[in-house]
Amino acid sequence: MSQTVDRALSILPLLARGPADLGQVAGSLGVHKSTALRLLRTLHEHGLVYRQEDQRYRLGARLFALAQEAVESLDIREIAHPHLVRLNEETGHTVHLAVHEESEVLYIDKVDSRYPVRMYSRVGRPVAITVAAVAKLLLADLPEPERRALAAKLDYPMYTPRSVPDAAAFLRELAAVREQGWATDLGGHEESINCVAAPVRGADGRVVAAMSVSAPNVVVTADELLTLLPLVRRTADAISREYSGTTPAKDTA
Amino acid sequence: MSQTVDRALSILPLLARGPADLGQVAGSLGVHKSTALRLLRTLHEHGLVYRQEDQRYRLGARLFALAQEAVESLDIREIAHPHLVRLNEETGHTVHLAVHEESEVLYIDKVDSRYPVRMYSRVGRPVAITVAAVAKLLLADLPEPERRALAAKLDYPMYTPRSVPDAAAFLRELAAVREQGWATDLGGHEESINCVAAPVRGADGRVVAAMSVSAPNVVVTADELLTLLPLVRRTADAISREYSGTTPAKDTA
DNA sequence: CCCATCTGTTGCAATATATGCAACGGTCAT
DNA sequence: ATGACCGTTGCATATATTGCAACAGATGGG
Repeated sequence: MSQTVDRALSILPLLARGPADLGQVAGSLGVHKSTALRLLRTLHEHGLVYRQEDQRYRLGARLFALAQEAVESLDIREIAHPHLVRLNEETGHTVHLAVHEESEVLYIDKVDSRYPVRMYSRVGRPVAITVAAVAKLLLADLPEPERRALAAKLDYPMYTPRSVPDAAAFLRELAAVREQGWATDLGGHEESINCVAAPVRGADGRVVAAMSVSAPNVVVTADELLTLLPLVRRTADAISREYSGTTPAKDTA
Repeated sequence: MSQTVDRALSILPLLARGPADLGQVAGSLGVHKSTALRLLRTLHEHGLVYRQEDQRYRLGARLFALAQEAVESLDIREIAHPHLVRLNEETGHTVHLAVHEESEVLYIDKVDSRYPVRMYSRVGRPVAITVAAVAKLLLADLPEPERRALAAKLDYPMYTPRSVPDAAAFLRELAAVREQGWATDLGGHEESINCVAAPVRGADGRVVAAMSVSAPNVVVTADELLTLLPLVRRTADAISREYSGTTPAKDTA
């Protein structure tokens, strides 16, 4: 909507893939070098872009700081964190908290397994939206039309043979999840990893976040993991209660 | 340098302090509501800003993704990480990796203590630059004039009675650190926490990062922590060698 | 050693682009 | 029902952005 800002912001994802020099930036934007220079300077002043010694540009420090502040101002996260820690202590497995935003689902908190098994996930990273248990819960709660629209425009990568294959299957799965009030991912993202998840609800009953417990087959079987379901649900409910109760509407400014 | 972009980017730190509605944003920028609207829309299209259900704006998801990609594209971090993990396993203490950028020093990686003691630090967060051991190492390596200029414009908050009080003391400390090739922070940031740090150097000998081991008094005394110095230095040197050796200059594009 | 080349930088004129205004539409509370 | 409030849109104006061309500094080859 604003050409100048649009161009400037297009630089960021470009630099996210690695440092680039002025010419490359100008080329990618399809603008004159001098224009790119001025945009980069403005980004630089705001700390979003950093100029390394070889004159090339890379993403800057303020970006981290902003992301930090943003994630910390999500109050669900603060409320939920101690519960995640406790669940992790009780089960020993990796615990995730995720929210839905726009057409993505992303992890906003994580407590790592005590077992020396690494899962590839990271706070701030988008979730495999078509298969993750937390994603199913968050999307299942969307109003019907939105759900259909979103399901239609998603890609359905077959991470494993058990991945959800297409929009129709996904919508069926969401309907089932919506009914039962919890969700699983049994090897749909990574062959040997299973998850069980439960929703966190706001005062109005809408799903505001979802939490999951994940563990690889080598540690516990899917059936064993499912025995944790009541505990996961109780934890999610505890978070829901606390979140609904407090909700301090900060309106100072 | 570019007014439009400048205004648009000024919105980000504003929203970092919590959600705001259109009027508040326009007010803070000193522009007409319609102008603010269009800027916000552009930010929104790029995913940097998210509009929550109550119509207010908050920082958006792509910001996390960008910060992630940025931090992951730092190859020092990738090389160093396994070394940090090992050092953590050997000592049991919290291990940090930090780099210098612009007039900040920031943590780019961290492996938490196995002891149940929490330190307040976070990947991406700026370091207490006047007292942290890693900061001393990174700044000590700057060319003389830059070092003086930076020291002069810093603030010297007295976190504790042992904090570095002013620019003169700081420069003396940096000179000492430069000589000895390692640094400490003995209760200069938090009364009961000590750190020892060692530099990671590039092929040209310049300090490109610094790593530290931190532990509270209640776990080990400062003297005991200092006995780890040789181990910390060996680890840092190992990272330096690996970093200097490989340095894959990616020039594909 | 000098010249050619490449990248980043600045001043300037032209015009495309962002801006503020005013009017509209929706929502909520009175 | 009515008024106030907030977000939204079209439009004319003028301002801020753009590309150009010329410059500067570094790099490398002849």
